[in-house]
Amino acid sequence: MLDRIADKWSLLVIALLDKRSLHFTELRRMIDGISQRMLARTLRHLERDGLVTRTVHPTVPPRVDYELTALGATLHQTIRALVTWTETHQNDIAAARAAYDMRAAAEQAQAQREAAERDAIAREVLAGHR
Amino acid sequence: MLDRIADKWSLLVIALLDKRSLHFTELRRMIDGISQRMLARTLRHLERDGLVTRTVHPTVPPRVDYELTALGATLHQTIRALVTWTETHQNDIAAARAAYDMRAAAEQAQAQREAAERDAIAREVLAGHR
DNA sequence: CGGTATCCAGTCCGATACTG
DNA sequence: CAGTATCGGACTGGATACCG
Repeated sequence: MLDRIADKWSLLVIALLDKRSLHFTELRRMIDGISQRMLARTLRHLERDGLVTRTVHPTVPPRVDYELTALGATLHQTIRALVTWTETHQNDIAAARAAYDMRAAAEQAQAQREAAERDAIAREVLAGHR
Repeated sequence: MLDRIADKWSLLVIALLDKRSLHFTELRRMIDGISQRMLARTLRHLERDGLVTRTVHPTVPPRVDYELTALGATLHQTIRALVTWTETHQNDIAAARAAYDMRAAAEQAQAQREAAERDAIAREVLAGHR
């Protein structure tokens, strides 16, 4: 349940559809990095969950409108808050990650120094036994 | 970025840690269905992103406290809204899914009937040629 | 345009075993 | 208690090809 809506692509699609209904290719262009397969999949899921409607216009070339349902619209407030949060705090997170990775690297280096030291001591002991 | 925090387990962990700091096993017990592996993974990610602090108490038996950082706390409002939304609308979604699956089954059945009819017609035509 | 079908590599994740 | 290591199966997701 949570994993369906708390999913990268679904969040983006819902955020985009709030302004107005969109066609398949419009969504595809607006969402950077999504594959045709994933967009189709995501839209089917959202449709199944009653969050978006899919209306086919039998014209040539064919057009399909995707639109938020009333239920989907209620989600938008929440989604928007989440997306906004990530946008405003992405610098903080990037900094935290950099700091964490520094610490991790330092600890690893320290552990290696200690291991080398233990190794040196062990060699000395062995030399003494000979 | 979004996928890290918009992830099932992360959301639940943050929601739980808002009340008070918790130990590893407390979280494990409170989050139904999470494996030891996923909890450890999730906590390390959250720690790396600066959302959670990890403090080790070198006692016997060892204890580790997990606590929301200030940054993590700012996320809680948003998370809470999302979790609440899923709780209040899970019935709507279940209904929508049931309806969708019914429609899909009906369409499939209809397609099969039509195929059978085409087949019957084709057989008649072939019989006429003989 | 708006998809579906298929294949395949990469990733996720649970189960299990082991450690300090 | 609080993890890490490893392994195998499920799932994800991209690339490609084809259809109405």
